[in-house]
This record gives sequence, structure tokens and C-alpha cells, in this order.
Amino acid sequence: MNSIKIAARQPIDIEQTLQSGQVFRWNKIGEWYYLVINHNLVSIKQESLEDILVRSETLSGLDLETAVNDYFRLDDDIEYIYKSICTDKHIRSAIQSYRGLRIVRQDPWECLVSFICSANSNIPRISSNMTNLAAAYGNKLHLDEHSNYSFPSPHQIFQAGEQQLRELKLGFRARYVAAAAKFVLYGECDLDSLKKLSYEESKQTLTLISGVGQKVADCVLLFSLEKLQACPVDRWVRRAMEGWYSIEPNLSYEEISSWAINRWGPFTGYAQQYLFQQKRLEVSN
DNA sequence: GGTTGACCTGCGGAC
DNA sequence: GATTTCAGGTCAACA
Repeated sequence: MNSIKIAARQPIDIEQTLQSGQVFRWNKIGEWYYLVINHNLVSIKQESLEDILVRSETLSGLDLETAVNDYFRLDDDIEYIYKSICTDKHIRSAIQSYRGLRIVRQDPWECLVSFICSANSNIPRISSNMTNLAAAYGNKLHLDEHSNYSFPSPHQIFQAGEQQLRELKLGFRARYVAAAAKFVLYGECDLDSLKKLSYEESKQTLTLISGVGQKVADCVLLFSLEKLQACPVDRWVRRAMEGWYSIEPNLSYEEISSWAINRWGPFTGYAQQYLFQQKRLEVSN
């Protein structure tokens, strides 16, 4: 068992980050959060707002630190980002409430499948879909007495086929997930290579995939492909925009998204995530 | 080009 | 308790 402490020197709130609908395969046991990073099962404990404890069987030292830093984007200067997006009282209040909430940098393939599964669904169900996929086709990973699975490769999902995916209760999304696997396998599109393209170019490529529209593409771009200006507009963000910024109810996705990018610039994705969290939790409380 | 309904499933909230 | 609604959308068909 390898254990290290990471001093982020800036706020990082593991709970808020994992509970903000970016990541669907993690669980909390006692004070420890278990999640899979690059095919390694890792556990994390919050020590203070700027310090975390991390454990792993398969990564150690600098490798472990780098993997976790990378995943939670601890290289982002979050204080600078706060300053840059804090244009009004709504954002200010959201930042105050959820200080330390990070955008993650997760594996693009798993992220793509997650958000294809998110269509007309809800968080508990998306989690169950992703957990079932991993348990069915992934490789088992261990950490002390706990276990989890790596997420299956495009090849593994493609081999499973649409019918088996339906049996895992993906519903109409089964066809889309199978199509995405095929696209990544045979479409000569290495998802990671999209990081090098512009926001517009990479978005255009992603939406070639059946089952990937603007919303899903923006989620994948923001949470896995380095496009921090991407602004996924879902029901919650739309409600936030209409309620707090007097955006007209009948604006198109494109119009809302562009409005936001125009207002918040290169870190619009962060602004979006804070508004999303604020609006979503304001209702449930 | 914008609008509308279908799509799987499960689970809180309304009858 | 049985029934309906609505979920972090996308696509195809239509006017």
C-alpha cells in the first residue's frame, strides 16, 4: 500500500467535485473516496480544503501524485479562475458555497460513454449503467479489501455489441454506445488527439458520432479534452440562465452557450459548473 | 431551418 | 397502493 499526502496550495473539495455530475463511477467508504484513475484504483481522503491523502497499490510516489494532480486539474490556478469568472453576485455566491469544486480531467472514452448514457436519464441511473458496463467487461482492480473495475476499452464494448448493452439496461442508448465504440475503433479518430484541435473542430468531430449532440459533446470537451471554454447547457444551466440572467426561455442551445462564452471567456466551463451546482442543489434543499 | 414525438427504465411525487 | 411523470438529450420526420 502506497500512501502520500498532496498539498494543493489552493482549494480542492473532493466531495463537491465528485458530486457535481462530472464523474459517475466512484464510491465513498467511511472518509475515503474510491475511484479509478488510469486503470488504477485509488482512494482519497480530504484532510483540509487544500490537502488530501491518497492511497494506491499500483501507483506510488511521483506517479501517484501526478495521476491525482492531473485528474483533479490541480495545475489550474483556481484563484485566478475565480477572479476571472466572478462577474456578478450569482457566480460570487456559487463560488462561496462550493469553493474547491474542480473541473476534472478524466479519460475521454469513459467520459464519452457516460454522457451518451446521460440522455433522458438521471445521475443514479447513469452511475448504475457505468458500473454495470465496468463490471461486465472491465478488469478487476483491488485496493485493500475493496475492489472496482477498469472501464472497458472501445474494443471490449464493440465486441459486446448492442444487444448485450441493452441487457445492461442502457435502453435506446445501447445503439449509440455501440456506434461510439465503432467510431473510435475504426474511425481513425484517437480521442486524445482532439485535445490538439480547436474547440470548434473537436466539437464538430465528436458530433459525427451517432448519439452525440451539442450537449454531450460539450461535456466530453470540458471534462476530458481540455476545452475549459465549453459550456454544456442542460436543464439546470438553462434554468440558472433564465432565472439569474434573464435569458429568454426560447433561446436555442447555441445561443445560450455562445452568450455564456462571450460573457465568461476561456473559463466559461468553470462558471457553468458552479452555476449548475448552485441551481441543482438550491432546488433539492 | 425550427418543431415534435419516440426512445428504455426506474423512482420520487401526485392522485 | 397503482398510475403517471420526469429525468443533466438526440435523432428522424415533418411542416
